[in-house]
Amino acid sequence: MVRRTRRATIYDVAEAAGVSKSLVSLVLRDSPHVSEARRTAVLEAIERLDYRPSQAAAALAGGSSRTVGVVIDDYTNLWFVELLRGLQDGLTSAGLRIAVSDRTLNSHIESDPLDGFLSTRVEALVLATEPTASMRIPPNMPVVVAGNRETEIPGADLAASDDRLGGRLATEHLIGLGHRHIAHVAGGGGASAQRLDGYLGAMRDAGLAPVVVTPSRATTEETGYAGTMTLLEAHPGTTAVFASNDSMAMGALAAARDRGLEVPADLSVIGYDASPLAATHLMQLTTIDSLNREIGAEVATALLSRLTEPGREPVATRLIPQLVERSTTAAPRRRL
Amino acid sequence: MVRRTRRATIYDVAEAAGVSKSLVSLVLRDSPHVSEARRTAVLEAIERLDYRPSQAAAALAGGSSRTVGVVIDDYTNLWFVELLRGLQDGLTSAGLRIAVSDRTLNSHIESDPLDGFLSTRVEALVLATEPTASMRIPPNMPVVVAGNRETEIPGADLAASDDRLGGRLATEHLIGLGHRHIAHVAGGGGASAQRLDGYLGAMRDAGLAPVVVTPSRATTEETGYAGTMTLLEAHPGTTAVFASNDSMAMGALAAARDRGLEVPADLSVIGYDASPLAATHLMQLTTIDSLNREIGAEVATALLSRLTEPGREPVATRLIPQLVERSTTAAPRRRL
DNA sequence: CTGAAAGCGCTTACAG
DNA sequence: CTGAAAGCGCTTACAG
Repeated sequence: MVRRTRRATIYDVAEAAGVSKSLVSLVLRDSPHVSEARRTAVLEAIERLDYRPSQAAAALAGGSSRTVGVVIDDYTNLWFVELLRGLQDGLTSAGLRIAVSDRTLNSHIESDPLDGFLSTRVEALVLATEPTASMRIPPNMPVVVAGNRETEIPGADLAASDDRLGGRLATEHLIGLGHRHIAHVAGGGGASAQRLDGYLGAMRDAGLAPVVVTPSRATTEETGYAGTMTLLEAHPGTTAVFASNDSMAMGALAAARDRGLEVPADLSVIGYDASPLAATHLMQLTTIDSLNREIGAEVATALLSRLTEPGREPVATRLIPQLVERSTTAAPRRRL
Repeated sequence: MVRRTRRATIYDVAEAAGVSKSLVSLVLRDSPHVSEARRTAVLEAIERLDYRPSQAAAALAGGSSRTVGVVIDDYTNLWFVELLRGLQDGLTSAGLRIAVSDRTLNSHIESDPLDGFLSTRVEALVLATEPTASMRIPPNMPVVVAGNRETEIPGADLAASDDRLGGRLATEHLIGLGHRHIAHVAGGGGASAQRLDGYLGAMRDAGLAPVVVTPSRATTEETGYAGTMTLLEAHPGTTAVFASNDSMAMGALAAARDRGLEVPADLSVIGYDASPLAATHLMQLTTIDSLNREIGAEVATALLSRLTEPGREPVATRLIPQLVERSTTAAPRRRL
């Protein structure tokens, strides 16, 4: 018969170490007011009993879950990975842990994607997704938005890179190579809107005619493929395509191949995000690095400062994106 | 000044609804022993006060976190996404929630990747990663392993697809197309070992000479590229490559291109996993579907049955993988 | 620096 | 069907 062995509690540790329960609690929270001898005794007892503090009890008694909830779009869109990394680096030193919730995965279960987090009593929310009306954010809940979004959350901090500038960088890179017929395959959402804006600005400044297709709000390989096919059909003279993110650029690469165009000789392609995908041997994609890890670090900073000073004015941090030049862009084969 | 408004508790709800606290608790847990009138009153009060039960308090009082911990390798390797989906579908109806922990992300923080879960007092563990010695799994903790692994966990259930059969399927597909010089690019871990085994068996049965390269334990685009380059160098007569997963196959595609080989005319490539990557327009990769969503459902089933009957014998479920034929495999251009 | 007490917000028997 | 009581395992003041 399997008997569920009761896990050790703080009482067991105290008894084993020959101290009071409060002293164990102090050791757990790294209080300096504990003699070295007793600390050692407690630590030894913890090790020996394989004691792990109960998060539930600690949260309930301490009045704080020490957890921040991160809402991401979808596990498939990998931009969040580096963001999480930066966030975690910044938060763990403060003793905060991270809980991740993916909207698409939970969409059929909870009416409000925040329900779970609210029951957990998260200390703060990180929104790495487009905010929607179905998210009922409690008043006074600290919120940091990661990445540029269409909807603004009143009172929330923002950490993002400057997508307008990035869109300009991408476009000017192509212009600098000698391209004149540069098209943009756009998607939905705040980041895409700014990238489009940067593209339009750079084209205008260079006296070039913009060509934009927006196959869908989605920014997937599929929509990138569809958009680029439409584009090449309607504007066969196009020599360069700027796709709103790396996944779409992957589709653009496939469309070029299916139209019999060589990249970069016949068609240059540039993406956005500097995702792991862009770095593969198969793609070798020129892209714009949106510095997601650094954005994660900025989110952590904003979070910690807001937790200590709840009343301060919201701040918006914008990092400067960087061009990452690889093999999918080059001078156009022939001037048109 | 921002004042943290105290969240409503069960007491507030009871008072607002004009009932006792216990009655509220009963309503929350959907007890049938509650009159309709009172239930409605409670539900209304909950809505009005925007009450959310405290997970910490519920877990502490109830002696159960109602959470299962899922350990995955790495967010970048997307095979877990469908697994989670299947798992969640099976678990939420039982009132269990899922917490995900990614090993690489947490590796620099915790010595034991299970630490967080043990503090949360998860009811069970799902291991969607290769178990390691650093994971100290408490005795009597229900464990289900997802996918084939090198190391066996005594007493754990297993849900996986038959990777040996899948390796055979992939190889026999190539043999059936007329290939004779079929190489395998292998990786580390239990699944890869079985896929290799299936390849070796099929080659032996067909009287063909196996050629295996194992560039690394890692199964990434990078290692797939490196392994295929080595392979094509050493065995230029190779007409087909079976890569141990889709990421490696992506690298194989890049290697073929860099060696000036056309796929599938000069070189057929088959992957494994039927990941979203394989379905892209750019890759159109022939692959083996390992049915990850169904594996997730099987994991859920095993978990629920073990939770109700802790003493039962461990079971191993193996699903039958399926060939997904796309554009990267064809008959060899010329018989060698 | 250390110990006894109260309490966090629930659930769980246990009377009525 | 309903209400008062105990207790889950911690943290937090508060005396000593």
